[in-house]
Amino acid sequence: MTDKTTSASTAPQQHDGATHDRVTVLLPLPVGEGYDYRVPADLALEEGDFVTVPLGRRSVIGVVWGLGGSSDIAETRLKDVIARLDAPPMSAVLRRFVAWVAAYTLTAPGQVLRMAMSVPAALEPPAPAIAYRLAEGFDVEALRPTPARRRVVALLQDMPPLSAGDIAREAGVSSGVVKGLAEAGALLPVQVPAHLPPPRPDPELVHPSLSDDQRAAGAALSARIDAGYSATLLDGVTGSGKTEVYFEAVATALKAGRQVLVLLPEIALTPHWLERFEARFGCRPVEWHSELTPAQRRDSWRAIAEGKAALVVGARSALFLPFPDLGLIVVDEEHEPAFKQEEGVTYNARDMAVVRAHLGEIPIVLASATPSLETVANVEAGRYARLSLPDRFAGAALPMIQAIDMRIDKPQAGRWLSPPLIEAMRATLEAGEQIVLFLNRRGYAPLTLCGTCGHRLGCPNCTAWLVEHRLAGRLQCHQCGYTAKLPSACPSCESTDGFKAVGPGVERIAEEVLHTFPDARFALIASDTLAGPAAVGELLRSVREREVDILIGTQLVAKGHHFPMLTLVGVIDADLGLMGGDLRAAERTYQILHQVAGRAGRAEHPGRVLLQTYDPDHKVLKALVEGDRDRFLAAEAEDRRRAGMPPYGRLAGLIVSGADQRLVETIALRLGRAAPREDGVRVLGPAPAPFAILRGRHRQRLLLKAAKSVNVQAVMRHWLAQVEIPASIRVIVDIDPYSFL
DNA sequence: AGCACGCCGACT
DNA sequence: GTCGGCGTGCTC
Repeated sequence: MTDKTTSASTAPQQHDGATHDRVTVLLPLPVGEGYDYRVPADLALEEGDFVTVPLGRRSVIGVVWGLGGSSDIAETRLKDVIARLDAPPMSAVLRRFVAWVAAYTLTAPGQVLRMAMSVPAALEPPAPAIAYRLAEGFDVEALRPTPARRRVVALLQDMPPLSAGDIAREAGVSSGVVKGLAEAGALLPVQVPAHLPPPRPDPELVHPSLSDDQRAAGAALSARIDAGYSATLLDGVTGSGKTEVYFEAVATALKAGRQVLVLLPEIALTPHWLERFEARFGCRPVEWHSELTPAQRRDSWRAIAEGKAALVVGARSALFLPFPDLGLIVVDEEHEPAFKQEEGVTYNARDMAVVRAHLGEIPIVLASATPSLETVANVEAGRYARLSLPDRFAGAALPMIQAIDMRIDKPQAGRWLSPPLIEAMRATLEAGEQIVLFLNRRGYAPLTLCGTCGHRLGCPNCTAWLVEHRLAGRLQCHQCGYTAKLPSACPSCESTDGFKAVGPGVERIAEEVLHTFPDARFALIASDTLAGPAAVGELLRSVREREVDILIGTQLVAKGHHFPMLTLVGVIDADLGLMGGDLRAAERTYQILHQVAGRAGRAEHPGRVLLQTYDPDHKVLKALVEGDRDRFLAAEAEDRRRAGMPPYGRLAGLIVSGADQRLVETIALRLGRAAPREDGVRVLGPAPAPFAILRGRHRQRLLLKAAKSVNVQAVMRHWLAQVEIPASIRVIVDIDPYSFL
């Protein structure tokens, strides 16, 4: 995508007679296609070099995007490149990838570049690390020997040099004590290596015992290493050992000396994956996710850029890391919507990973038990290969899945557990086995209303109800994070007779479980009840150690944890995800319920899954009960094909937002009137977006639906150029939207 | 993204 | 009378 049609063929003459070349520098800002700068005579620059350049009255770091310059800006307005940074240059593949993503998502290249330069500190020369050791022959007693000073001396007596911070922490003294001793000459500074490179995973450490299917699939993937671009769907039910299979390909790539990237949907929540990796390769992988400290981020980025990090496991942003020699990409749980980034640059990391593999001429593996329709369509069109792992490893039986028809087996009024589910729970508890109850709804109840006048408590900033979180004692908006105390009187009628909770959330289910099974030990797991990965890990441990009988949770319980004694899964509301008419509602519900069901009976104990539903004849429920995934996928694909929807048609969304409702509506209407009218293109809207007010901004939505053959980017570009957008209005383009919010 | 410039409210 | 709020616009 680097369309460098350089025109500046002759270098301009400076008054001193020196020749200065020009370069185009892309800056990590949403400003145009890059700015031209003059190159001082003593500076030699190549494409990809990181440079500092002046911009306005500050200086910023950018990347040399082209030699010779590309704009026709007046020579007098050009500024000089300040310096070239001593960091590995950005590879041609990564530069082409940045440009490709920018063009595809209709965002400024600089904004995409920013994702590839997320660690500015890694580009600066590494700060020399200083450690301190005890000065030899230094008489401590000559110095005023305070207790704190004695502790420091004692600590360093038989220790390698430590950093000032470590000394202060280990000796239990303030940093001032260390500083004082250093100034007095009692401690001598020594240079130590800034940071150690990450440990190298050992592909030969373990030779895992694999089934025939696994071995064959592993060998097939391994054969693709160093053999150019290929894309493969690794399709296997929960427990079939997908991870072990792609670990074989990882081992092969590592043996070939190449780097490997594994993308996971939510890296912070997968301690289990990290343990498996360590067991197979002997060390922790380099991690990349939002919870790293700045220092970790800097060290990892640098290690990756220098080729010293052999394997990186990360969330979607890891796709923009500066691997010099990437040899394999794995996208695990490829169907997960978490790969779609909705803020800033809207891109789908799974799709962009395929693009990066293509540009880098390397293999990519997409792994899932419930592949997305997009990926299945690519397999059927012959663009991706498929490797199937049909059986659960070690002979564990698939769980028996049954629907409970809630129209017949009604729960008591104000309760959510049906008699058959309660009965199954009782039997499971009596057998000493464990239960998961799944409800994808945080809080106590999704809606709270006044018992007197029926007034509904809504968010002041959004078109959304406030959700009561009884454990936290607050009302919460799940869209913008607004929280408030439950008011003592109704804001509408001022009655103080109290509020009524409508519908269930996980907290309410926990309350019912406590009431129905007062002796059972239960735990609640939701993103807002757990403080982070450590808390998740601790809870999982307590379930594994059987300190918990019933685990009640949202989506988090669906993730791949392995509990041998978990034999019953109850889905409180199997219909929940099917409301709202979203394009992917059926597919998504199938995937999530399949994944939750997979929690039951993974070891020698057979599992049972009960789905509470008011619509047991729905195609999703039938497919789950009958265990016929492929027929469901085929039927869903047929529906999409007939409707011209993805993956058989293309979509692009526009969200127009701003504080001024009238202006937002006016601009949205103008965009609607300017909508493209060519063949194979239809524009729906404008209409108020599903959350018509979000964080105080009014939102209108338009949706462009196009045939597969249409160049959506070109159509969108032309469309947007027709309408002038005031500065106070934001228009967000979402190519291949995932949710329609 | 910063950092300016610029035009309206409460304070040394 | 100024200090400062953040709307609008520019950066090779």
